[in-house]
Amino acid sequence: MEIEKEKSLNFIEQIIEKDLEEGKNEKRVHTRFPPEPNGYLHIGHAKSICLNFGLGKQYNGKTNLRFDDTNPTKEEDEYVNSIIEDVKWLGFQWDGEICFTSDYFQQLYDWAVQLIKEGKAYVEEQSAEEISAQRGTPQMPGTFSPFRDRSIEENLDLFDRMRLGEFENGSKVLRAKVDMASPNMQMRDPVLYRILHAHHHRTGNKWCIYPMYDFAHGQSDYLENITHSICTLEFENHRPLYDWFLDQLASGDRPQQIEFARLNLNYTVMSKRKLLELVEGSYVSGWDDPRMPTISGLRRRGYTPESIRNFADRIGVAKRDNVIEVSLLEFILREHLNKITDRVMAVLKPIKLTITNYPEGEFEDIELINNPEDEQSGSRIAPFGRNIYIEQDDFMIDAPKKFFRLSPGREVRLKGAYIIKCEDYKTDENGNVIEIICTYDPATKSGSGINRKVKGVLHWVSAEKSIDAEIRLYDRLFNDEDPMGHKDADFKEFLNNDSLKVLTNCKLEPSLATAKVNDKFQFQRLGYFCVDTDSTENNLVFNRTVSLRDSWAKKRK
RNA sequence: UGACCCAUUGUGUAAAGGUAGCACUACAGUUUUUGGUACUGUCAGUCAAGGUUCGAAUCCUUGUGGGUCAACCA
Repeated sequence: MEIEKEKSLNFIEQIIEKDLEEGKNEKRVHTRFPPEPNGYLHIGHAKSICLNFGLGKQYNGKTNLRFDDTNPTKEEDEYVNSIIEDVKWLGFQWDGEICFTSDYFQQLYDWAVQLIKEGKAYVEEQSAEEISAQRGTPQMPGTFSPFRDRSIEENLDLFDRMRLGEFENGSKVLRAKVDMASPNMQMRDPVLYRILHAHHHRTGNKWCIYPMYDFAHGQSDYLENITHSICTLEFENHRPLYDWFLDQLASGDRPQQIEFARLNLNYTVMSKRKLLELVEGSYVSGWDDPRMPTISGLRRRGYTPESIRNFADRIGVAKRDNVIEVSLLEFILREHLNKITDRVMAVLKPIKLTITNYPEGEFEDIELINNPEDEQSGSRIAPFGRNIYIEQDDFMIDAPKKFFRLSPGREVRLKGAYIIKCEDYKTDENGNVIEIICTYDPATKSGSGINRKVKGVLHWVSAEKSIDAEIRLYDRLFNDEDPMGHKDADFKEFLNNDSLKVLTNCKLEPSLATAKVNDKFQFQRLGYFCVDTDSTENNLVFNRTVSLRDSWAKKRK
């Protein structure tokens, strides 16, 4: 860690190091990750998680996990649990207990009362529409509410009765008296509290008034001794208000809000609302559908936490809007999977191949290296015999010169085994090839020292001893780089109809019989695959996490 | 039309007034019992115009382009 001291700092690290130099906050660094528990986390959240927890670790500081649960109508324990699981899975541990904004409801209420007593807040009785109309426009100053100059006593009484449940939803709100003429719309007497007769996932029915985000967030940061409150760019305009509340209510060290540009990825959508639409419309199987950009989706797809952390690290942090290419994510994924997964042989679209000069009913053990990238990984045995399966794509009747695979009269090596020559093939009545007839050269067994070069090396499995599996081939969910970027078209019009292909009767080498859910492999020459959560002992199911780079596929086009 | 923010190869991100670098992508090649990996190379950039300076991606001005803001959402 100390060695890579030369690494340049992003703008947040620069701010932190300057604060440290100046001795701010007793030289503490304390960040927080503050999701609202109203949905599942996605890879955009992962960027924020890695940023906040990363900074905490980097500066020997702390990082809190706080659920921003100020809106009981949208929030549920189900989401709390999934968020906790995702943060842990990504490899992070928060300091102290998990925090909830709802833990501070009493303090927030007391602060609101304090503002009223100081003449800085008032109870508003107009409708949302009227308030909105009076707020003016960015170009036009707003006008005062007729309730703005109520007496402190009346405000106190009304606010207390709001809390006691005397009023209906929407009938009253508490507003701060800030500046109706501010060019910043956030400052035009923002709402502090609204009435919501709703069950809260943690406080139950104790409260029927709930603080708004702006009144809760900065103060929660302050209460938790947060030093750097990092959020996304859309809160930039809220910062003056964030500071205004703290000016009124805080003393001593105060958190500072810093905004960064959220992550955008091409060929997907990232907003919770759109993802929900995909789930509810059954365009995907759920929040953890392997095509979803959710953490749970990526996990099921076969992504590793390391790869996601590494991705977050490499995309950097800045303030300009950005769209990251998925190819970078995939590169980083492959980079990790290449190092950690065993190579195995699986035939997705099998075709029979018979070696006529190999004795019938006989088998031999073929030793295969598990992972050439990892000497520790050792080797395993696969059975070889007269009848095997190879990939349909690896045979062509009239093959071009650059086709390094099997074709009548040509030779290839079977990975780890022998060189074979295609002597003939059989077709059905429609002309489809149904069997390939070959001979093998017994002198060419792998490791025998014979130095005969052939261009092609094919993967294969024993016909009799292979096992069956279902394999799900996933591709990008959208055909369009920016599904949301079309004014006249709904994003769902750009869904990729081929984003999932289910293959059954795939043939796997027998060593895979013991594979457990989540186990990851490289299927030689095909890609990286993992065992899906749907998999059972009698029905193995694999997901394709990502294909291998395929320069042959490119050449064919 | 107001306020705030942003602008560096196709993409992302560095260079804190002093050689525009790194990664991905694309393309070429070497190695290879994976058309994988690894390695090498090629293409390609400071939004524009002024100003300050010996010197500007960096500072200033103006313009242009993009983003955010007018929920009792966060």
